[in-house]
Amino acid sequence: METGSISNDELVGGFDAFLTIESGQTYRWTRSDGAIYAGRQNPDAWYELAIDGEVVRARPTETGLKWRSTTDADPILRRRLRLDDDLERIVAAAPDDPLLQEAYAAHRGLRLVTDPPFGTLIAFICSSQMRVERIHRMVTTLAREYGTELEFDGHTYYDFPTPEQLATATEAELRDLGLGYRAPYVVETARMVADGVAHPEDARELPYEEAREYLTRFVGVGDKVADCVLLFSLGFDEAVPLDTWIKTAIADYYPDCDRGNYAKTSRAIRERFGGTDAGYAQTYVFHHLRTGAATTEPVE
DNA sequence: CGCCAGGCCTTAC
DNA sequence: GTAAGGCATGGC
Repeated sequence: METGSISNDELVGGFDAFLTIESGQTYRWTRSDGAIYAGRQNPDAWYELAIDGEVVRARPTETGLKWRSTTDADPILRRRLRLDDDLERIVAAAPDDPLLQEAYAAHRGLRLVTDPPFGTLIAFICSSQMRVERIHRMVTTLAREYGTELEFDGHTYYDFPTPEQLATATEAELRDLGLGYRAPYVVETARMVADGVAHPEDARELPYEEAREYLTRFVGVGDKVADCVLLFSLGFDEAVPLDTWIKTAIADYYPDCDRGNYAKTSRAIRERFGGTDAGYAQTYVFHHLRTGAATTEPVE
């Protein structure tokens, strides 16, 4: 076992584990008190992640982040929670927009995440018409039923299944596990990746809009889910997933950005949110609206 | 009971 | 290319 810590002093712009992990971007983490996504913090709870055959437990402290792990967790935490992002620069460069500025000010320390592409693809296929707590439950269930079991500190953890592991599932099994109509989508997509038909990783080398188009070849993946995979796992910080909350934001605050279809509206709101870091802006606005924290008046 | 949740698929035009 | 309807499940 290894232990270590990461000091707040090194993290430009700060870091908030609760906001970053529990803002609906990543569904891979669990919390030692079992109360993740319940909307409240617990300074005594550890965030736990099973990934790439390793287990990482991390807990925020007054001076930063303390961790215990099966391996050196420093590079894992820095990559997965984007601790080396210059958040101060990103916030400072954000457009002078009332709702966006309010969101950035209200949730300081919220960072984007970088999750593994296959797991992110499956998680957001599951996300269709589903609340974040239940997406987390589905992902956790898939890990428990099909993922590799890992032991650490006397506890059992489950890595998210590989495409090959998940491809052994049947639609009936996944329906029994509560995935509903998403069950065949998950099975078919897992088989596509396991069989080498396509891999979400292949989208990484493409220009943004071509990458989004590429990902929609997977079953259960439309423009919105594709944008989530690009933003939360493939490093496309310009991606702005148009989900129900962002569509509400467009209707209430940016009506001129509604261009009638996904591709054109996406371009307009991406431009409004500052272009290259528009995905960061999207995640703050999403969280701001979803938690009911917004006080900015709608336009007109 | 009805409504909604980080939508997508099929079908019809 | 766009529009309408169906789809599982659980919490309120």
